Amino acid sequence: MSVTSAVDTAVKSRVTHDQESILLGAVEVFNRHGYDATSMGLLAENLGITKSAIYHHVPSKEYLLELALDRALGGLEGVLADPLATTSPAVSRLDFVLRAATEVLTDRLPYVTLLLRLRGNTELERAALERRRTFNRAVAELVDEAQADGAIRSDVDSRAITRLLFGMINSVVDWYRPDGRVSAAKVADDIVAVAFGGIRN
Amino acid sequence: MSVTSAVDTAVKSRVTHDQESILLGAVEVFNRHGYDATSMGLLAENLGITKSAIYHHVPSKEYLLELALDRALGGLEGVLADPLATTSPAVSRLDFVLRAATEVLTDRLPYVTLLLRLRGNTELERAALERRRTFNRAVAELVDEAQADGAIRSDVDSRAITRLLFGMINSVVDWYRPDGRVSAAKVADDIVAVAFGGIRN
DNA sequence: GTCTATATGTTGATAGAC
DNA sequence: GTCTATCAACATATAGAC
Repeated sequence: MSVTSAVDTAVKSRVTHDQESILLGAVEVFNRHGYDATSMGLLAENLGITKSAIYHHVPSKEYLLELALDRALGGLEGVLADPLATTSPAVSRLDFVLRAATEVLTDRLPYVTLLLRLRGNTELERAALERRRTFNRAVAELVDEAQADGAIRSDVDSRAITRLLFGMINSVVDWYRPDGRVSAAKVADDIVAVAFGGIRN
Repeated sequence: MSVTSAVDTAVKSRVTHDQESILLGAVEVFNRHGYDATSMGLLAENLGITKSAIYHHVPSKEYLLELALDRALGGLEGVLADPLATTSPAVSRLDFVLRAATEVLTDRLPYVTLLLRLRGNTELERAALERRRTFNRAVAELVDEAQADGAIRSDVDSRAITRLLFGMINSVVDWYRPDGRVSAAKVADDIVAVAFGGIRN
């Protein structure tokens, strides 16, 4: 997005968009109002252009969702592709994956936020949720292996543990703000500390 | 809701609703499609009546949301009113509140699910989120006290701990199903076990 | 790259009959 | 307690001018 004015100062008078700036603004509004509740009119208002101008850059509202979800899922899938995610022992790989997944959430916050709030009511949403489930399953297998190694507790079902781990990690989108006092690295440290050690002294 | 037929058998031929059955059906559809994305037409279709019939029982779509949120928040606020939530030491009260909050989630699952997915875009939603925040703050104070007592770790900020605890508890609405293999009591046990002890052996 | 104008359908809600 | 019929507002998306 470029901002221009008569003498090219910081005065915001007119905006010109490309697909990237449309996407960025759209995802922000999607997250504030919910994807379904966001009308193209509201989106246009927030971008400072008309509805028609949006359709010059993207063919539909759903295409914007598709682009956003791809960024979120691409980030998560990238975690599993890292060499550190495939080097034993399992508990070390689990530690890495929890940290890396948390980093993806903080780095790509608006895109992952959108992903985590999907319902699965359209084909596109169902496909995205299936990719997310595949990622979750891979982590569940790590938990299983770590249990088999005796590295983590086995008195709680591996699926239950996986769900609670993601409960903590995914909650990041509900309270982390990139401009806040807490750094992204500290968030990952806290999550791993509480996940592995618990809160009891 | 009553189901009647010519000879009063189990054959479903015609449904008659009251406000309670409207609410129950509405919350189910709200959770499946999202509150905003649920039209009165879709709601009517799911209830087996027309839009107009719904308006005989409730004045608006938002009123249904209000009823639902009150049940969720009433349950959570009831947790803090319990004598066990006000008896020292802090770490015992925290244990109780985590269990009791989890029970509220499983007992009133559809209502709390709706609450946890709010955005805060209307006055009603903002009021509900404020009540939720008040509950969260009370738990954060318990965490603070337990840290002061030396009962739980102090190397992680009390607000961070509170957020992660709620991350685990609130994730329940994303995976717990009352008809499933896992009992509600087991869910609370697992959450408390992982929260206090962590997963590392 | 953005605009105005418009097509076509859906929305929440109401009036009044049975 | 439910229905049909209706409304004004708003939805996504397109056509064509600048």
